[in-house]
Amino acid sequence: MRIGELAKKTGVSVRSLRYYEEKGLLTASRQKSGYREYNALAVEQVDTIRLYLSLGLTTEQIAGFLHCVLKSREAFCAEVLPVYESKLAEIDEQLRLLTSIRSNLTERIAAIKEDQVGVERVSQERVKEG
Amino acid sequence: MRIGELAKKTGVSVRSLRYYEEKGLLTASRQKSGYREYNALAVEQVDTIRLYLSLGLTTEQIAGFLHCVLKSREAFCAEVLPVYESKLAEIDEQLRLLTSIRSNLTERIAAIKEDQVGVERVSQERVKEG
DNA sequence: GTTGACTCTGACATCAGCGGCAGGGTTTAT
DNA sequence: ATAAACCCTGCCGCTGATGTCAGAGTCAAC
Repeated sequence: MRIGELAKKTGVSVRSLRYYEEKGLLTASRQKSGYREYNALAVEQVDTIRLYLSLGLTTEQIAGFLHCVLKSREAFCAEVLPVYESKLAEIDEQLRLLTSIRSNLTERIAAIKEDQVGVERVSQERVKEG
Repeated sequence: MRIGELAKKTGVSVRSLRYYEEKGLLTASRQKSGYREYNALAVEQVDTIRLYLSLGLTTEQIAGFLHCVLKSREAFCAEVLPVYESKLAEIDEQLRLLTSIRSNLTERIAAIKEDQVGVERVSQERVKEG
């Protein structure tokens, strides 16, 4: 099949498919016209790529083990676990940072609301006094 | 003071100070040489900018209310709360996403380790059998 | 044989804060 | 007065997957 059909079957843009090829994740033979020619396996291969991308891995990381996992189970591919674990550490770091920012934000939001209530109270008192 | 001194006092790079000016966060008068001239208030102004940046706000968002908060309390600046709240929503969305990815990752890591243990067991059995 | 749909490569744009360089002027200390 | 240290503007780079456009070739249907 040609690239447009693969794009439709996978829901991935033509641009992205070409990008995956550029990054060594996807290969295609060529028709004599120069058009890329994919076999049926390409569909699940693209699905696999998307799965790894959805885990936040970079194309470079995926390229490091994709060849292996397309043929064996992940557990047999020594490159996978270290990548997963470094990604996990990275995510935990981001979670720590985001959580910290979140807590600062909620604190400040609460402080503003307190302050506004205080102001309203003063306004109310002024109304009563007036 | 000149930009280098402000940079030292705030711990912010000269490059960043110029960037803040470009984004309308920081203004400076000019000496006749063309050099930027800052007054003492600039130090806390930069600290304020850094504080907002550390909350994950963009220079554009900060520019929207900085002028006000430099003169009044945050609660008096109507622009602040909506920005905080939209940032909070954004962070919660990122937390959801990261948490979901994290759980997928740990699942896959566990599956790999299970699989490897299984393989080791088989190896062990082979050793025993052999 | 022509039109329209498809494909090709190459390259720039994005988001954002900042690093860093080039080529030039200014200030300051010796 | 000269070197060192400082400052100026302007511009490219970076991160990374993808959108998008241009200019050109290919293929299918009518």
